[in-house]
Amino acid sequence: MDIKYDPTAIELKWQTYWEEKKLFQVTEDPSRKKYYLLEMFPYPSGRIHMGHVRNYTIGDVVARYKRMRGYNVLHPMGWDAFGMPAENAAIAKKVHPAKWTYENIDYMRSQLKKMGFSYDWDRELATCDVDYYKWEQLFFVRMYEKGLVYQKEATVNWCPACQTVLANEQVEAGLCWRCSSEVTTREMPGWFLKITAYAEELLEYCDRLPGWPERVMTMQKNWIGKSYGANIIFQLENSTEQIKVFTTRPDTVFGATFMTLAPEHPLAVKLSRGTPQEKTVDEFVQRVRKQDMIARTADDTEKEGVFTGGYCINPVTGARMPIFVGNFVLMEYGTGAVMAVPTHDQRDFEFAHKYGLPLIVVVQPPEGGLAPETMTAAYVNPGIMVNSGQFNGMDNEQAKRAIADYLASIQKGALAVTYRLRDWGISRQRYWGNPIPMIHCPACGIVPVPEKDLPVILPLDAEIPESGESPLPRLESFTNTACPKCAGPARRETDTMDTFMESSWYFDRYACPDCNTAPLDPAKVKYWLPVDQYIGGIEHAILHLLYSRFFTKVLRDMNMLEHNEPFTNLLTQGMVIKDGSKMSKSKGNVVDPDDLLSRYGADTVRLFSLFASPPERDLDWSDQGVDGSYRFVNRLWRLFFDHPDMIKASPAEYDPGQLTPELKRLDRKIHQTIRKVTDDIDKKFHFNTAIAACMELFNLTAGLCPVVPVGDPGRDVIKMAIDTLIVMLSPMIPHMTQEMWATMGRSDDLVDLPWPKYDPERAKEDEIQLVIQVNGKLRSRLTIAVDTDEEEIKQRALEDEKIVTFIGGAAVKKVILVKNKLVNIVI
RNA sequence: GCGAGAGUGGCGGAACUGGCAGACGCACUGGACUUAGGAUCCAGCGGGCAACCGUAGGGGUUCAAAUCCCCUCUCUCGCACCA
Repeated sequence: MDIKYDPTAIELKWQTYWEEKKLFQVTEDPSRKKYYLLEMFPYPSGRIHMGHVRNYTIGDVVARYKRMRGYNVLHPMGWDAFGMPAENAAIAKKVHPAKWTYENIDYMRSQLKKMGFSYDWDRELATCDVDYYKWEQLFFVRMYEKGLVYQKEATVNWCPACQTVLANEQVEAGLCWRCSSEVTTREMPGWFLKITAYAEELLEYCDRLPGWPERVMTMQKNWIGKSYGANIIFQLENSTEQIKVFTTRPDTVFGATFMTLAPEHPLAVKLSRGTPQEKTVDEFVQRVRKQDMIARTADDTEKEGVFTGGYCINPVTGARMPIFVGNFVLMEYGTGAVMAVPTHDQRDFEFAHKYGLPLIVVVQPPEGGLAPETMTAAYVNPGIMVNSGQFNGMDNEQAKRAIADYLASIQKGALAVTYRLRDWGISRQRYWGNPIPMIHCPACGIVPVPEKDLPVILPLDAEIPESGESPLPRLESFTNTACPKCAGPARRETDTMDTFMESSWYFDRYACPDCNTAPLDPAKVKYWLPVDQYIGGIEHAILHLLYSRFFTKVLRDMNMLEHNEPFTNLLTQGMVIKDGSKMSKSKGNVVDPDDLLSRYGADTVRLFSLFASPPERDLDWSDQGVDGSYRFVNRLWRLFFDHPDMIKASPAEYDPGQLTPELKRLDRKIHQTIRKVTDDIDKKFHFNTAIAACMELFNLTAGLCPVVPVGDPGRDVIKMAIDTLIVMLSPMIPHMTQEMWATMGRSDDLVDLPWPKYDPERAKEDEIQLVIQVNGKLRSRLTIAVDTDEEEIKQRALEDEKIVTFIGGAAVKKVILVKNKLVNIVI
C-alpha cells in the first residue's frame, strides 16, 4: 500500500472528529463509576511549555486508560487567568490585561487541541470571567459573616518589584515566589483568611491521605508546624502588666533567667520609656524592623539585643529577670516573647554569654556533671530535674506536664499548643484580580457588599499607569459608592484577592460550570468530587495544595459540598530539563512545543514525554530521543500499512495449542505484554516501562512477520499482536492508532473500546531457562519444562558438562533450588 | 545544621518479595541496499587478551546483595533562629 505517515493530516482529522462528535463531553451517570482526573490548570502566559506538555500528556493517558476500563471520566481544562503578568504585558505592549489574557487563552487552547488531549471543553472556565469570580466574592462575604475573614493592620511581606503584599507561603527563603526579588516588610492594612482556624484539621488529615506523596505531606505538616508546650505568665516588676510566653520547655522554667521580646512586641518600646535605655531601644527596634526578610532571617545574622530597662518576675522562683529585645524573636510566632533559659537553649546560651547573664542548670544529664562554669553549649537532651524545688529528681519529660499543671494551679500558665501556620493574607494591591467585595463607610466602618449587590465587577476601562500601580484606587467610578447600611457616601475596597483564591476551588466548579443560581450544584459536585487523581508540579506542595484543602473544608462547613479533602490521589511530576538544567530563555535550552508538533506530530511528542522517564522524576529532554520515538511510531505504521493483509478487519480466532513454537511464543508474549502494561499504568503510572514492553512485543512481531507467509494460519497471531498493540498504545498515541483502526474498517472509537484482558494461562511460560550457579556464580544454564520435579533438576544440574568441570573433584556441600529460577551448588 | 530522596554502561533509564545486572530507547561500530544517506534493514555494543572485575566508596549478613544492615562520600529537594 505504501502510505506515508503524515501526522499533521491524521491528527487534525481525528481532532476534528472528536470535537464534532463531542466524544469527551461527559455527564453524571449514577449507574457508572466516576473517575475525576485533573491536571493543574495553566496560567495563560502566552504559549504552552514543555512542562505543560508533559503534565497534560500524563493526565491524558490516565484519562483515556480509565475510560477504557469503564469509568465515567471527567477530564476538564481551564485557565488560571488573573495575575501580574497580564499587567506587565499591559505596560510593555500597551494592551489591556483582559485582551492580552483572552488572546493567550485562545492560542493556548489551540495548542492543547493540537496535542489531542481528551478534555471536555464544554466545561472550560477562565477565572477572570465574572461568571467565575463573582461566586468567589460570595464565598468571601459568607466567610466574613462566619468570622473567617478579617482586616488588620499588620506587618506584611512586601515585594517591591510586584508592588504588592505576599502571603507567608509565597515568600521562599526571603524571596518572592514569582519574581525572586528580595522581600521587605511593611506596615499596612490587609485582609486575612483564618486558615489557622483549620490548622488542626489540616494537620490531622495529612495522615488520612495515603494517595499523596510522603514528602508533600511532610512539607505540609512542617508548614503547619504544631508544637506542644505551655503558656507561662510573667508579672512585670512594679506593674500590673504581664508578659505571656509560649515555651515547648515548661520543665526549664526554674532556669529562666531573662526574657526576650520581639522588636514588634508592644512592650518592647513601652518598657524603656523614661529609662536611660530609651534611645538605645528605639534605635535598635527601628534598625531591626527596617531590615528585609533575608537579612533578618539569614543563618549568619548575629543574635543581638538590648536591655529594655524593665524586669519581670519568674513565677516559680521569684527571681528578677531583665527584659531584652532580641532580633531573633519573631512577633508572628507564639506570643512574640520568649523566656530565656540559657542552660538548655542554644540561642539563649549564646545571648547570655554575650551580655553576661546568669545560668542555672535545671536538667542534669544522666551522667551528671553539668555546671554553668564549664558548659560550652546548651544541654538540650533529656535528664533529671535539679534546682527546681519540688520537681527535683523528676524525669524532665514528666516535669513538662507536672510543671504546667502546677503553673495552672497558681494561675500562672497552662498547657498550650502553638502552630507555625499564619493566617492567609489575601490582599493584593493589584488591578488584574478579583475585587474584594467590601465597603469602607466613614460612619459604619467596614461593611460587606450585600449578596444582592454582587458581583463587584472589575472595571475594564481602567488604564494601567507606567509605574505599574493599580489604577483602582484612583478610579472614582469604581471607588465611589453608597454605604449599604446608611446609604451615605462610602468607598470601595480597592485591593484585589490573591490569585491563589481562584485556584482553590476551580476543581469544584468544573463539576457544574454553567450553574448560574449558585456557585456549586450540590448534586453534581457530590457525583464528581473529590478529584480521584490530581497531577501537577511539586512547586505547589504547600501553596496551592494547602489553600485548596482549606477552601474545601470551609465550603464544606458552608454546606456547599460534602467531602473533606479535594484530592484523593496526588501525582507530582518532575521538571522537564535539557542539558542538565531547567529550560529557560536565559540558558537558551528552551524547546518549543509548536516546533515539535510541526516536525513530528503530537503522537511522537506524547510518546517521548512518556517514554523518557517515569513521571515523578525529572525528564531529560533529548532531541535524539524524540527521533527514536518518531522511528518507533513509523515502524509501527509501516508494519501495518506495508502488509495489506494486516489492514483487513479482525484476526480469526486460533487455538494456541496448535501453533508452532515461535508463534506460540508470540501468543504468550501478547498476553504477558497486556499484563505488564496494565500493571505499569494501573499501579504506578510507569508509562516508560509500559511502552518498553510494547516495543518488545512489536519487535518480536516485526521479526516474525516476514517468515510467516500470508495465508498461513499464523498470520492471525501476528494480526492479533498488532491489534493488541494498537489498543494498548491508543491512550498514548491516540491519533495514529485510531487511524489504523479506522483503516481496518472498524467503526468504533478506540477510547470506548474495553481495555484488553489477558489470559493468565496463555501468559505462562512452558519452558524456563534455569540458571545454574556454583557458589553463587553463574556457570551454566538449563532449559527445563515449568514445574519439573526438583530431584530431576538437581540431578540434571549436577550432570551438566560445564558444571562437572567446575566442581571438579570437590564435594558438594549443599544444593539450593529456587523454583523455576535457579540452582545454586555450594562446594 | 535538621528532614526527605537519590547515586546502575558513553547517555535516558530497566531489574517482582534478595535469585541471570544493564530490558527498552539513544549514541556509537561494522555490514547490506544505494548516485547519495541525516532514510531503511542486518549484526555488534559495561570493562578486560584472559582468569576474572563490575550497580558512588568501605565493611557486614546470606548459598546468593543494585536490592537488607553499619560507616563514609556526592548530588537533589524541602525546612532553616519557630522559643
